[in-house]
Amino acid sequence: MSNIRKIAKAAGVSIATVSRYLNGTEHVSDEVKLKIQKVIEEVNYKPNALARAVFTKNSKTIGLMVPNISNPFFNQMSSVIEENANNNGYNILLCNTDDDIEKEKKYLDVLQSHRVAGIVVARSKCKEEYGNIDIPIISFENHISDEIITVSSDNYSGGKIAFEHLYESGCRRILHIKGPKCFEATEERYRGFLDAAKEKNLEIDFIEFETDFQVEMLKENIEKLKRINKYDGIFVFNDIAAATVMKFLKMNNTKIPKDIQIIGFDNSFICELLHPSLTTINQPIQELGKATIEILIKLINNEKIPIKDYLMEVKLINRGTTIL
Amino acid sequence: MSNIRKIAKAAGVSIATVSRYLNGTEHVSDEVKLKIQKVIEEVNYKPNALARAVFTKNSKTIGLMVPNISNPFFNQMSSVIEENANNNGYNILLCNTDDDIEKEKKYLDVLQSHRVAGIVVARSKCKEEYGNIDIPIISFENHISDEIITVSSDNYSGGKIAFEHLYESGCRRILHIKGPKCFEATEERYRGFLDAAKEKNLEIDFIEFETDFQVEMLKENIEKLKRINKYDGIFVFNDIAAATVMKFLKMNNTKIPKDIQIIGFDNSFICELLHPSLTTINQPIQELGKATIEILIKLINNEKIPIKDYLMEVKLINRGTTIL
DNA sequence: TTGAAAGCGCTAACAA
DNA sequence: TTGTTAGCGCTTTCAA
Repeated sequence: MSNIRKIAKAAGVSIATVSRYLNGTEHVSDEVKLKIQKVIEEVNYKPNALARAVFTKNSKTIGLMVPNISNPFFNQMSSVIEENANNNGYNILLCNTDDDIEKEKKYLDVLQSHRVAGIVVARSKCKEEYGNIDIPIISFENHISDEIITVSSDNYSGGKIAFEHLYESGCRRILHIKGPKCFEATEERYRGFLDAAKEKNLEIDFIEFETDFQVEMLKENIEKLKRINKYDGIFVFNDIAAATVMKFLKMNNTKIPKDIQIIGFDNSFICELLHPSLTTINQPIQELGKATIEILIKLINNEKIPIKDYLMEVKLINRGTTIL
Repeated sequence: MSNIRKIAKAAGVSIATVSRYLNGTEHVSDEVKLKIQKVIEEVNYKPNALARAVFTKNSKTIGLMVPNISNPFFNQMSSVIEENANNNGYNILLCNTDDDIEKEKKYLDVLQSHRVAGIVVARSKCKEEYGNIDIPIISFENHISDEIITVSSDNYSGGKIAFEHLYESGCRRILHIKGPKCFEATEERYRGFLDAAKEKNLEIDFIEFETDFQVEMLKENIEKLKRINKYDGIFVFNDIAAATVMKFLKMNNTKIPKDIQIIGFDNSFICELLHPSLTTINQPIQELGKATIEILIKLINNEKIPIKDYLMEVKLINRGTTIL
């Protein structure tokens, strides 16, 4: 690949002039402009963004850490993040942590080395590691420390809404299938669900899944699901797990929603593909991604913004797995 | 963020020594090592990968261009790519093209500017634009030019296998729901399916979907699906579209596989979640991703390898939507 | 409007 | 084993 010196030489000007042409920082005469333009096109020159970043200390890159890009919720969110980052002139360095603390640490080093302008980390497992990092950070879905902004759906309210809908739909023997204890988001859903049930003086039973997404989800949890027929309403911590539960019920000829009503969480594309369509709690993924990047960019630009939780509103999407 | 000069000064050594310590290129005395180590930890110094890349001309970054990371097949493949790249010390710069030629062009410039070591582009829409790029490239799923290696599943054979299974399962009134004309992969599936049908002297009907994945897939194509009840076997170009078809059939109380048998393509996680489970053609996603990165890295390391198609074997996954 | 030169943070050749 | 120095490709100050 060519460099600015060769371009300058070929165009018969100084490198400073080429730089000015490239960045449009100062006026360059039309005559010189044309000459430079011609050379650049001839050799297909692209200015070295790395060298530029070394000098300007602005890599125009955002590090995105997610559990895994193949996880349906996080890949949707990554898509929105990418879009918004791109619209603001930022590129994405992709990191899959696999919910593994060591991988996250390793990638954290990589992102610092690459001098990313900002970091979005979804469902972080680290705490102190973020203490002495001088790069703006947004934590998605859970809390790292008091100094780091969290962006998240209002999972607690989501849990409440789920309960209320089940209750109003006539369910009284209710089960909650909850996510792994280490996930803040699903713990909040659980908490909201439980609190809403308490208000109605209703006891809730629980089953816990060990992961939020995996191909073998049914197989892994089939033992736990054996006795769910005695309930008339189930709130599942996400849509994929809800689909797994539905599959189990169908295999046992249980009628949904007649025998058992179900509510999922996320409103992912799978909801409409299931039969009946899955009633769920919508996470406003567009707003979530947009807010995350907007706040991060403000942080990058040294704007002062309140360090607090940014909680996005969720809502019920009423479909076929509930009666009401 | 600190820099090598400050570290050297604080440790009382030269920057060359610090550099040698960082890279382990030459021996550094234990005493000096300890001093440097201490300073580095104190200030949480991370060597600037950008500056390093400017000099070494090796960014250790791979540009990954996919239609969209939220597309179930491509996010799975991205996950495998990331894993393999990471195992080889490479990071991923993520680019969503949205199947948009202008976005792809723009990102191609970005990747060149960032001096990525190599590029993986899935389902490229550009041709000439790749002509004068001096970065190793692997094209995933379709052909760009004679100089660029293509890695792909054997989609043609997949189509054939799908037909044969439907035929052996007794289907004689067969429909193929094909993907958009512009997708090489689905065109190959179509071609294989058609050729296999010809061998049995069977006429096949066709419906074409405009996209391979979107949330509103059923709504968009509902008119086209109105007359599919007259068939006894359907091969759908991918699993998500197959799920859409199944949903339509269930809404009309058509029994699967009794009335209509269905085969999808990809073997994505959704297959096991559907009821009945979807018979499909497996794409060996692990092998695909592994091969892609292995070949790309050979290219990066200037190893000579044949410029040809690398076609990975597909196979039938027999589940509940077919009788046999 | 342009050029010379210094410097961003790093590596590596050369010398000691 | 270590230090000095040139140079990677770029931006920006200063002077013309």
